[in-house]
Amino acid sequence: MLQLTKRTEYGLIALVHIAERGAVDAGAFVSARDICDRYPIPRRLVAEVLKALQKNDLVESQRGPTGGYVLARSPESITLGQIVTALEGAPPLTSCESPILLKSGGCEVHSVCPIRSPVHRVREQLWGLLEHTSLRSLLPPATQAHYAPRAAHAR
Amino acid sequence: MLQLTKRTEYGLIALVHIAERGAVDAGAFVSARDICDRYPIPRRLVAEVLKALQKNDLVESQRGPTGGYVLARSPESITLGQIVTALEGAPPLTSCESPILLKSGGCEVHSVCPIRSPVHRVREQLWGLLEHTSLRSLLPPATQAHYAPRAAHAR
DNA sequence: TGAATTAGCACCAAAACAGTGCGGTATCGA
DNA sequence: TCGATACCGCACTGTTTTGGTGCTAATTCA
Repeated sequence: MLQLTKRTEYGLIALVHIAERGAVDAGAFVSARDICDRYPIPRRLVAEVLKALQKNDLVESQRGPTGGYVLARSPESITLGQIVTALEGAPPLTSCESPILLKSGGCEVHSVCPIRSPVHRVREQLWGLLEHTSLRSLLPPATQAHYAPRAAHAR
Repeated sequence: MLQLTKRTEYGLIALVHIAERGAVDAGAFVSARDICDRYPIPRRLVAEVLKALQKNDLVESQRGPTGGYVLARSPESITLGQIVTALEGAPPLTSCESPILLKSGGCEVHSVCPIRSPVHRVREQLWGLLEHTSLRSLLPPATQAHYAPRAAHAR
């Protein structure tokens, strides 16, 4: 399906929320509880998603009371592509394109597959789109202004 | 998952094959057997996929011996977006965007969802990409030349 | 008539996804 | 020091989607 998973969706909500808080309270950690108090998302899921984002260096975490998460980098430098990759992996558009072709079947058409290279082109364009969409561009205007693109708000 | 289904993949292979045959034998019907003789695709699946494409007016079908499928329109006027829509529906990028919000849960975040409209923008871009990719552009160069864009090969 | 083909129905197995339980570990504040 | 609060990690379950199959009917050509 050409659709983002719920995990990615939750990740986006969380990241936007963290960015918003960060704009007000620079350096403050946002806990998972904060997020699911505001949005009806299972706490467990948020934790799981944030963990994945942390492992991909998109957020930093801090334990203990007053702990939580902060953006590891400026919203300008975090892309939608990175977020999707962190939460879903970087799946090929079709099975033809899988790097490990024959894992569970894979593309048996391989050498005679007529759509491999054209679809590859489309895939490149699609990921280009995701790579050129920054987290900043997903923020509400007010917050967006706070993270001025040139202000080098690298945290 | 941000990935096309196997059905769509098979559909693309089938359409490309039909277009290639059509370039040689204009007006000849291509049977499902022809397709899965050439590519290792379950015959049943091809039939199912082609049926869906037929219902969406992308191919025309003919029963009986010498029967099969032909493109209903010129490859130039068939877009990747139409193919995906025919085989997978037109799924929203995130559940927030579902027209029928609360079908099976849907987006409970609704009014407070901070990512709905920005994600909607991204979705528009993505589908724009698919809508601007024609079947013709997916064909091998030789066949592509046969379906010259201006030649009004509308069959 | 008979063979070849699409059409339509329901059905099954495997995989991915969404969500949960439980216990462990780090950290801050009193 | 103690306890509350928060993240961490593993495994597990139920549901949905996906991929694939069986069988039969309807259509068409030789």
